Amino acid sequence: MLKLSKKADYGLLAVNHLTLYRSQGSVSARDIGKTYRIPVGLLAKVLQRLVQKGLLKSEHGANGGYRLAKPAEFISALDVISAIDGPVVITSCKTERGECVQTPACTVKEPLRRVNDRIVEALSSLSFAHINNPTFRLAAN
Amino acid sequence: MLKLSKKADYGLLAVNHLTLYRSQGSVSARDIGKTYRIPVGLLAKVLQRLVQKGLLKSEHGANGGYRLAKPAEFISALDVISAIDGPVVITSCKTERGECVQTPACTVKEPLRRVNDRIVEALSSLSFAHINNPTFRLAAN
DNA sequence: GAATATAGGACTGGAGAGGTCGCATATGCT
DNA sequence: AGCATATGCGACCTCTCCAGTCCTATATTC
Repeated sequence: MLKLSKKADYGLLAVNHLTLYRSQGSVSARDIGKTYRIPVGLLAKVLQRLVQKGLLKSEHGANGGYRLAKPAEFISALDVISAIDGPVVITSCKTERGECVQTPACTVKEPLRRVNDRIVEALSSLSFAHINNPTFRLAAN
Repeated sequence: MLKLSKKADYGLLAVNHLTLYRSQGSVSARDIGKTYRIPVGLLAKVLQRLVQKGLLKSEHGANGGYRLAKPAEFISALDVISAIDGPVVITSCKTERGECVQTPACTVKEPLRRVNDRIVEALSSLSFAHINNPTFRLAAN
């Protein structure tokens, strides 16, 4: 349906929160969840995944939580989305479980691949530094 | 997961087929289904939807089938996709069943809306005349 | 050692995608 | 007329996978 998963939405929201509050050290999943009314357990999973992918760093224990692993301008929406949902591919032509049966005869996969490239480009040009710039614009607009 | 539905894929494939064979009059769902190994019953549903939305015209009876309702340059990938899957909106911010609970506090909906615009733009600039032009390029590349 | 974090696996409910079937209707052919 | 072949459309079914919960282990602070 060409929609981001809720997990990806939550991830974007959380990373942006960590960007906004990065001067205050770590923020817990609990705090972020409360702020945006996201189920805390689920959000924790999402954040753990972002740690695994090297986008965030975590701190255990009281006063622990999450913080950005690098400056906000080096974290893109694509980074977050693909960390959570896997690679951005709008078609089902090929997945980890092989190709779809249409692939050999498919006359539209090449154009769709180009559309896909455009989407990837738009998402990767959108960093969190960018997002919080009040006068931001997407690149190449 | 930011993927087109199979129905949308089938629709794109079918409309492109009708574009390629438009000089030969109507083509049945059965023929198209066999060509691309698409379940015929399902494909028929998809094509009927495209008729409802005014993209195709249908003819009942023997030697009936489907054909484009207008020249291929006036039918875009976006037309087909949104006819089948509904409007292209990558977020769950708002649907026909109201807004998500995050919306008021959401800090990323505006940037995502812009990404969405880019996707819509890419899909709407992709006509079927365009797709079958061997040297095609997406607009604004 | 109590409180508060993350880490991560197991599990469940439910929505929705993908697909099937049956029947009505329309058209062409013999 | 009668049959074969189309579309039109609603009901239905299955099965995957997203969204969310729960539980336990581990780490850190006070």
